[in-house]
Amino acid sequence: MNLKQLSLMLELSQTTVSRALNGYPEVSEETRRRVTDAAKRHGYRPNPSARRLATGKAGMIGYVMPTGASVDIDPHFVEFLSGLGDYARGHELDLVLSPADALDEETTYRRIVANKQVDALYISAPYSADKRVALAHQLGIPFIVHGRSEGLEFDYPFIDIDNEGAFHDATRLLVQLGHKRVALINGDDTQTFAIFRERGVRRALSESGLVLEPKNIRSEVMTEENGYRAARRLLEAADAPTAIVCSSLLMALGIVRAARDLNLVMPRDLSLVSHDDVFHWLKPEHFSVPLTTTRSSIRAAGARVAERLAARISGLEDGARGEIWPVDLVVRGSISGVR
Amino acid sequence: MNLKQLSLMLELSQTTVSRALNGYPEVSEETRRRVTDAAKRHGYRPNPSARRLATGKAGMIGYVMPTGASVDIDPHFVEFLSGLGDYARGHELDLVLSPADALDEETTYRRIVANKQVDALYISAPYSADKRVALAHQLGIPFIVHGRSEGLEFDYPFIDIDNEGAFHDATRLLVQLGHKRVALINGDDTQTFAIFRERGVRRALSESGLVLEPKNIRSEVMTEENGYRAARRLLEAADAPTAIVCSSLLMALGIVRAARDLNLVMPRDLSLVSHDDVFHWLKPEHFSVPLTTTRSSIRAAGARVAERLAARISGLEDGARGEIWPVDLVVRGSISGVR
DNA sequence: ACGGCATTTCAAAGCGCTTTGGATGCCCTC
DNA sequence: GAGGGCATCCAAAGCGCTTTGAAATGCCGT
Repeated sequence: MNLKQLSLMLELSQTTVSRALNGYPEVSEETRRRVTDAAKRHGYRPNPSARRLATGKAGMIGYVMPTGASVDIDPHFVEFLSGLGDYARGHELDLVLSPADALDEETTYRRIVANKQVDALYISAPYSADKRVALAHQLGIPFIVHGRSEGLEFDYPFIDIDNEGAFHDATRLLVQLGHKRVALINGDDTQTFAIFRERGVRRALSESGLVLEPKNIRSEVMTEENGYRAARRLLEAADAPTAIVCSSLLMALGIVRAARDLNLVMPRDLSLVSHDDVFHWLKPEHFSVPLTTTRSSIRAAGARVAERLAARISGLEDGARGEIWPVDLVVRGSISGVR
Repeated sequence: MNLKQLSLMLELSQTTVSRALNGYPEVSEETRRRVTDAAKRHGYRPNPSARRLATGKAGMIGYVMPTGASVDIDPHFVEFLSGLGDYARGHELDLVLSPADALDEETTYRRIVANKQVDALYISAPYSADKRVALAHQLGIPFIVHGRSEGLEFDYPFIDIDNEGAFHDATRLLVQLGHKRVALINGDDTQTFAIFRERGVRRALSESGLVLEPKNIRSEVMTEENGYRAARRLLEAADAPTAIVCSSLLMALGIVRAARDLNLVMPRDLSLVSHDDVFHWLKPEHFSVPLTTTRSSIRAAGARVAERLAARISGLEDGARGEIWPVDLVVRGSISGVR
């Protein structure tokens, strides 16, 4: 059943039927009702390919997925997908994933924009002066950044959490508990979220006349193994830190293992605060010593990104508004006053 | 730059240019070269929307993503995505994710097929007599199942690992080490992979005259927490098992925690074998007691699925061939002879 | 010199929708 | 009763590609 058949059936022109269905004002309410009724009754659905060709709109949002033999997709990404689903389900909004060589994402960005494959883009885990953000801006396609980039010459719409505030508050709490030697086990520090987190830790320390010593800061891809390695190195040093702040539960897993290997009892010998992105499959309250965390759901952010992207596509949103979400500090058993 | 402009420029008809570019035989080699040269030089790229409208082919593969407020996307999914990227990158093959209400995926399947949004589908984590598989088969769209369904009236193409063999071999090893009371902590047992694994354990036990007692089998969504709960329940029972086989590293995490809470030393008091899907962020060799595992990379399977899907789209593959991949049994420190 | 047969090229008709630029009819005003 | 304004509706022209059916071209044998 296509438009032509439907219009023939209704003895109306395709124009009128199309307009009736798309809510244009220049069609009487009565015909509109006739049309929508008939459309529903016959299960008419406009062919998206035809519509796309005519309008240039794709009705989909895009994500360029960096891949490569030595590139692993972050498990945090599924949380984003869950969130996207929370919004997109019921809105018939699809996401097209375009795998790209991590070393040359630009080609893929250009391709999907030139091809009009998607109406808007989602960009995640930005770097400083992120090229993808600059490119999307330049190409003029609507987009939303999940996270923030710094050092760009223009404003852009984003959703981010208050990483600096979260890590500041966590560190301040540790300092208030008497910790002088606080270490940070961070994620990849070319990404802005890690930069902000480091900034937060530094600020909290300096507010009490303390410093984050270079040897007390580690940054690596957020895996269990890297958490373990970093913690071993920190904790075996001469002036080992008495408290660690880390960027992911995955790393926390490794840190706990390292502490155990070194016969350190938490929180007596080591206090630990981790950031928690809210995974359903690994929860901070279920660590052998329940973890104090800075908590912010990626899933919730994903839903919001989808919502704003949809708003941008339909023209309900424009401009470069950035949202910064506050982060909860959830205190559990993994921290205590310094001995 | 579109076809019309290009053909004008070359003083050829659109027909000829189109044919030259698409490798039809009825165009002389010389003109073909002229055309492809000019196309490259001017960066001509056929508009996919137009092509899609004309041919009905989308050039994309699809995945209907079950979502819902209480539905969490499995972190295993990112491994699949990495694998997909391994193949799709460089082939300009995109994946469209269509979020669907987990309780009504059929509507979404029908929509994306009716709309010709994708040329082929990927179906994962099938159930017995899986409705999605039946539906895809009935709708006549090419698809590949990652995993297997049972009790369907027809054959279909799939890629699966030898779950039964893997768990059989793991269990047999434990039995050979003297274990009589072996327990299984499985994933959701409405999914076929879990059914096969249980079958493998049972078969190995019965080969030695042993049985898998009902109280020694647990099946839940594969999370740390569920692993912990299941292990607690098993290990606190009267005739506690001396060995456990489990379906995921995530659950193994919880099992190890439970053992520790109960002051059981591994492998002295408890042997553990886990299935390992090969995550880069959590590795069995980096557990405090390195885990013996049945190992099979989801990522590799993802790449293969993408490859076969592409082959089906271009007509290079058809029929209902199923691939069953062998699984490695990797022995590490978490198992030992029974005391 | 001419018909027959490949080979190569083309004009035009879709694919199914949106949208431009009128028509048409009706009511109201002066 | 002419003219303007408004509400409805329509024919037809795209959007950029593929593909059908036919035409032009060149070559061969007779």
